[in-house]
Amino acid sequence: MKYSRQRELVEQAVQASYNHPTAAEVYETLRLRAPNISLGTVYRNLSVLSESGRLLRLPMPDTGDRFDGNLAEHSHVVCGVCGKVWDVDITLPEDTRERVKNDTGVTVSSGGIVISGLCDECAKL
Amino acid sequence: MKYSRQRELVEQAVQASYNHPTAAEVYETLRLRAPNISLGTVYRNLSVLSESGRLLRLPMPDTGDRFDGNLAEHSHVVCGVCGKVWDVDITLPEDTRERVKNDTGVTVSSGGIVISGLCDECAKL
DNA sequence: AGACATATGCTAACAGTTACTATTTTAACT
DNA sequence: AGTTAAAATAGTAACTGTTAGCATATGTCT
Repeated sequence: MKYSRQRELVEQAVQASYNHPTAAEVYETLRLRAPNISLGTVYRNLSVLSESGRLLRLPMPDTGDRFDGNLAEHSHVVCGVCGKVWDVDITLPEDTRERVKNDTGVTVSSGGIVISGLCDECAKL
Repeated sequence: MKYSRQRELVEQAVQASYNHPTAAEVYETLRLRAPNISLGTVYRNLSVLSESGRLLRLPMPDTGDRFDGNLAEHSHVVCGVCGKVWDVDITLPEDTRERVKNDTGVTVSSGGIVISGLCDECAKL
């Protein structure tokens, strides 16, 4: 993998954000500093950075995947209406990963546990 | 809510399926019996049936939402590559819903806990 | 500096889903 | 049964998040 200015900017933008940004949010942020960065480049780099383990891809239902610079093991809660994401420190039973692996053959990925619901704000509407 | 033949077909199709079908899969199934049912109708009815609690919407990352006629509390595991879904009987700590509610304000929905990973088959490729 | 691989920006394409609209179907009331 | 109003339908077009294709530009190695 070759160095590129754009890739560095993408990585920094995610790491500097506390919002679990989407690709579009990263793009909007970066346009201020690199006005002609391309959305495709943002997507491509978010993908390669996730695949190489430098970022975490949070596969989100309905609202577009989000990215996380915090590589420590943790889970996420998402509001299915507004798409907002919270970190949550849920301690799944010790053997959950093994049980899933045995029962289904699926290897659970980092950040792979997503809990969906409806947030207070959206419930009011 | 007024009765409609199409809505009944949609509900039956999901309940009769053990595959957690997507909207498109329900549509393809129903076309055999109701050749000019519309995809929009399938989507609309899956939504209203989920909202009224007669089906469960499983918010799935990346692969399109799935629907479940089994209303009993259970969680799901999904392969992020092929999109296949398994039921899994994970007992989250008793207070998980309350903890999430207190920490984030999010009310966890039924079927809202989704664990993503990579299945054996896809790992081979 | 020269050469080659890789990355970029741009545009077009694609999948899943929702919105729109004219027509049809259901349900309630004569 | 016939009338009417609300709600649902089929079909199409539009919208969003994402990926692909291609000509140009940039990073790396000698």
